[in-house]
Amino acid sequence: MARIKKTNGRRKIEMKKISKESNLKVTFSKRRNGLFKKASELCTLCATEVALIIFSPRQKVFSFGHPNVDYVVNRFLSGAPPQTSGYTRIVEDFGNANLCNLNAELTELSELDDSEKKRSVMLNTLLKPMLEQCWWAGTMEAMNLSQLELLKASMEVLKSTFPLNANSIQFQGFNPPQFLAGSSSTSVALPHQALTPLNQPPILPTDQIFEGNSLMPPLPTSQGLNDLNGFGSRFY
Amino acid sequence: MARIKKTNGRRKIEMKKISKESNLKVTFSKRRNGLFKKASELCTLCATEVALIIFSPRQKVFSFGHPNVDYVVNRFLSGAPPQTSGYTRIVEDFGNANLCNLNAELTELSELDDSEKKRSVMLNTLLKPMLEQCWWAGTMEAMNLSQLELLKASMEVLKSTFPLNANSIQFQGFNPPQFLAGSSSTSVALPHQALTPLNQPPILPTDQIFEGNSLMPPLPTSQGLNDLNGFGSRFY
DNA sequence: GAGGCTATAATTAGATG
DNA sequence: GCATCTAATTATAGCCT
Repeated sequence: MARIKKTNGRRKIEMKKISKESNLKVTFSKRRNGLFKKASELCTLCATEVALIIFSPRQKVFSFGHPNVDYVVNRFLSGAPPQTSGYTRIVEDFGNANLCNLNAELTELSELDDSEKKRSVMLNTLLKPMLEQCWWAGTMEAMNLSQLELLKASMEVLKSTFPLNANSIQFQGFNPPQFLAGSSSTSVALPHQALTPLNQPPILPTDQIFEGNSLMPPLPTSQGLNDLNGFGSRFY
Repeated sequence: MARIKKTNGRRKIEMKKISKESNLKVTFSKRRNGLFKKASELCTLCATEVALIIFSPRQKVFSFGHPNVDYVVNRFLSGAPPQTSGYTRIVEDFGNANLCNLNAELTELSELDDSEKKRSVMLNTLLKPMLEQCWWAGTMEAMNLSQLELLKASMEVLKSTFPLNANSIQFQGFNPPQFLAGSSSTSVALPHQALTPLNQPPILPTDQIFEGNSLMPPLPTSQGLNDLNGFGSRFY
């Protein structure tokens, strides 16, 4: 009844270029992912800003950045502190949806008299859990067009509400007093292509570029959208 | 004769910012080194070019690059995709929070007659990038109460739209998310500028900067990244 | 290729010098 | 801080599907 040994398990390998093409590809993929994960964790655990750029032998680009690659790279190149962009706009309409329900919850919150406390409650009790669970990610694949449109519209609203680079962050309590540290999120890499765009905060992995990080939940699985290549994610 | 247990050994920790300053420092140091080592190994094993930049909470910079950071960064920056792709266009609109333009985009999308295709485009072109970048995650800490309320409201709207698994999502076991694919040449990391700290990738020497690592095999040579961005293929 | 599956190699949290 | 040590937790090499 000895269990049958199915595999040899992990084997030690020489620290030199892998000669077998197939093995190299697999290893590259696995280790690349592992590296992004580690970078992401470092951002999360230590509130650091990180940029990781990888060019595959085939010249494909994979990147990860928190809050985003460009931000970190620019800081690196210029040595200058992050700039503050202060455009904060508030959107007036949410594209209709059920604000009523929300209002009720907001009312509850408004009862708290300490503004900072409300903020804290809001962040920890409501938003954080949502982001952590990233429920939407799990439903992405199941959404139909109209839902996607709604989601997209909502995202737009949210985005317009928060300027990309918030620099006013303050770490709760500890942490160096003086400057604003960067933001605290992370981002994941995305396929490069997609990269360009802007930079942004956090998190997801993707096919190629990875900016920010943290937030994303793992990708659902691929399925139909392979196109998108699963961007996994994790969050928090 | 039982051996005396000297320590508890490694303990699992929550994936969130480490609150205890002393622990955070130690963890930052250890993981930073671990990350550099992993990056270095990736370069060696897979002949890839890598750049890794880390800003500590105190704004110290640590970097690693193979063949060197600037080289990789420049390739990355110059390889930015043109801003004419549909993807970029949309992202830009998004960044500007210009809902009007977005509506136009949606209109365009609605012209597609294949519903599944529209869904795919929507998901890949609009939502995926957003989620990947997850800009909001990066600004969470910087948000003020009103912003949080707005965000929360938006999230609620979204959530009410997709009741399905709002709560059922679970990370399939793993949570990390990140990355994407890539492949290519190698590079080594270096410790960066003047930053004091230094750490190095295992093998690397260096005083401050670390270029190429010793481990690293010689650089492959430059490559030309043919436009890596051709995102044409993937995102239309 | 993308995932799964071991069994084993590595990394590292916490405690100590 | 940095170097060790121990005991767990993770990351993965080689195989399969």
